[in-house]
Amino acid sequence: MDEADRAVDRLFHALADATRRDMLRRCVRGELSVSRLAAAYPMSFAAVQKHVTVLERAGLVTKERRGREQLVRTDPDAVARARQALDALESAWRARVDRMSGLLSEEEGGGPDTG
Amino acid sequence: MDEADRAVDRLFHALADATRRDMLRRCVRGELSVSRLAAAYPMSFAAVQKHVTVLERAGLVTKERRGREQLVRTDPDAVARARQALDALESAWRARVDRMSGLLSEEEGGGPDTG
DNA sequence: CCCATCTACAACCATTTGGTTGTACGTTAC
DNA sequence: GTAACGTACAACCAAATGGTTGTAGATGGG
Repeated sequence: MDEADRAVDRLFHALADATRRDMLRRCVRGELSVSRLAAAYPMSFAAVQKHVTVLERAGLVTKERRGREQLVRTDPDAVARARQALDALESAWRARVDRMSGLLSEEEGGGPDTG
Repeated sequence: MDEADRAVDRLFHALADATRRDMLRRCVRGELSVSRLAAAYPMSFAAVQKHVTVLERAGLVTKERRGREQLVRTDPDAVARARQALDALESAWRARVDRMSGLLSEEEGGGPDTG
């Protein structure tokens, strides 16, 4: 499997968890330290650390050290990348709709092997 | 957790697998029976069945019986739903960018509690 | 009817995931 | 220097994931 495929895997996997999506929303409103972030969830600090790691490996956030804290901030380009992955799928949808529109302009009772 | 959250979970989880994304692309080009679909992958029929089930529970495809075959077809609204989920996240990004633009118009050395 | 095909589903297995606790290490404050 | 804070990381565990095989139920053709 291609590395690009794996990147899309990581991206969608990171988004497929309500806790992580919530973390993204919180970090968008201003960068937060990991422990500050952890205080918002009913789970251990280590669990939050793991979620942040998943977001980081997906390229959705970056960590920046400031003193003893580690600030988590969202990457504005990340959602654009997710959108591109969706676009790649949606373009196939559109092509199909286009083809169906084309068929409507042609004569009926046509090709039996359209598949 | 909300049911809407769980729906988004299922949606992104279904998209977080290269095999399933490939299945979507194949089905977009024309509805396929499960066994025809299965012939395209180096895994057992049962494994393909499970992938189709994941796509179905995410609302990305629907199955329709024709004779002894089960035709798999993509749901055109599904990608739109995924896009909406991304939009909900991206709107927060945009709001932040907006606010930063606003700050640039204001005087410098301003608020220390912007977070 | 009998057989081949397509599908459904259960049982099982290895790996990953999402959580826990515990320990160690760097940084800040006193 | 010491205590408290913030982080990193390992070990461990239950549950989910992704795969397998096997069995059984519908459906269509000769």
